[in-house]
Amino acid sequence: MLDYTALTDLFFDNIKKLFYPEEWITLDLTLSKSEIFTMLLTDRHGEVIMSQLAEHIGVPMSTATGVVERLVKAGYIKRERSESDRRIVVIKLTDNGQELVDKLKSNIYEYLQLIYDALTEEERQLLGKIFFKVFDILNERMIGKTNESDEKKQIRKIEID
Amino acid sequence: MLDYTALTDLFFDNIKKLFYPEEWITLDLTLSKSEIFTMLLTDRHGEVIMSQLAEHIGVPMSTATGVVERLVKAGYIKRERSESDRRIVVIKLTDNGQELVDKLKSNIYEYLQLIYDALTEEERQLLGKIFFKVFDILNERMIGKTNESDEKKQIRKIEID
DNA sequence: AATGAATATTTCGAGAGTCGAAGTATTTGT
DNA sequence: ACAAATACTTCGACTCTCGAAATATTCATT
Repeated sequence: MLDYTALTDLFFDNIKKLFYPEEWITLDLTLSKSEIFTMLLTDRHGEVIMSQLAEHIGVPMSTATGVVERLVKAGYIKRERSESDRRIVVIKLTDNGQELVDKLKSNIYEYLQLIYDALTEEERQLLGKIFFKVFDILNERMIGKTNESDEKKQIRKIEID
Repeated sequence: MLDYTALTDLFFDNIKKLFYPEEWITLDLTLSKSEIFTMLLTDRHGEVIMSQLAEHIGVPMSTATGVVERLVKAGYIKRERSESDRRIVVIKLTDNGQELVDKLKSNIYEYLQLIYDALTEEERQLLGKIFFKVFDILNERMIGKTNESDEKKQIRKIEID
């Protein structure tokens, strides 16, 4: 059985910090959460199209447009139309954007390294497992909220050839 | 040495979920982060004055006023002036507010219990240790950025049986 | 007891971020 | 060839946040 009181006290004393990831970053930089996610996603994939972006960062297309607009103005992202399908907009990092992401990442790495260094070998090995378990639970639990559309997709008509 | 690529991939694939705690909650309620913190803080202390609130949730007083204003309108919080010093405003939960916090808390407990149940005893012990180490690092790192009002970092032990 | 400084809070106006609905441009299907 | 589908943007409304100025009360000093 869990000691709820002590645990939630600890939880709420500290969780605040987790909820403002923008502030982890020691870089003097004011990007919103969506903007940070966009930069990291673009870095990871090299090229991203608007609908993928919206999907991955979990916002409607209209919001994604605004996010990218700001990043373009800030000079971190460039926006082009696809040659093969001119409806599609492809975004990439500019050199400045890449530089920023690299700094951002090394900042995060620094944290990870600090944590890593603070753990014993045994702890490191178990940490991975725990991570997965926790995220699995979060995933399962969030299906109820976010996957109404997925359910509809499943019920949807099936093409018969 | 850390495998940065694998680790950050895992990190960014999942961290998104952590950053939107509002959505953990299966209650069909739309409270902002500040509003949730305010409710929880008020629950914990019974009575809170505006300046304490602003301090604890990390916003200026003008923002705190707005947050409380919304919660009062929603019927979750009542606001009174202190008898001894009429400048001071004291906030408390209404019955509705208390009911909501109780639901909110049991919702969070459910998550904690799920995670707890998914772990072996050994992993539980380890998780506790890791938690403290991580928060220590976050604390140290954030001191430079935010005010040092974290006067006393009372590190408590979690009781588990 | 009077008054200026200090304290606690609110009001106001502006800015950032988000979103749904309607609009534009391009491609697909028949 | 042309209506439907797709990819995206624009627009207006709304929420949340914040700093500066305003208000109200108490404290300190004379």
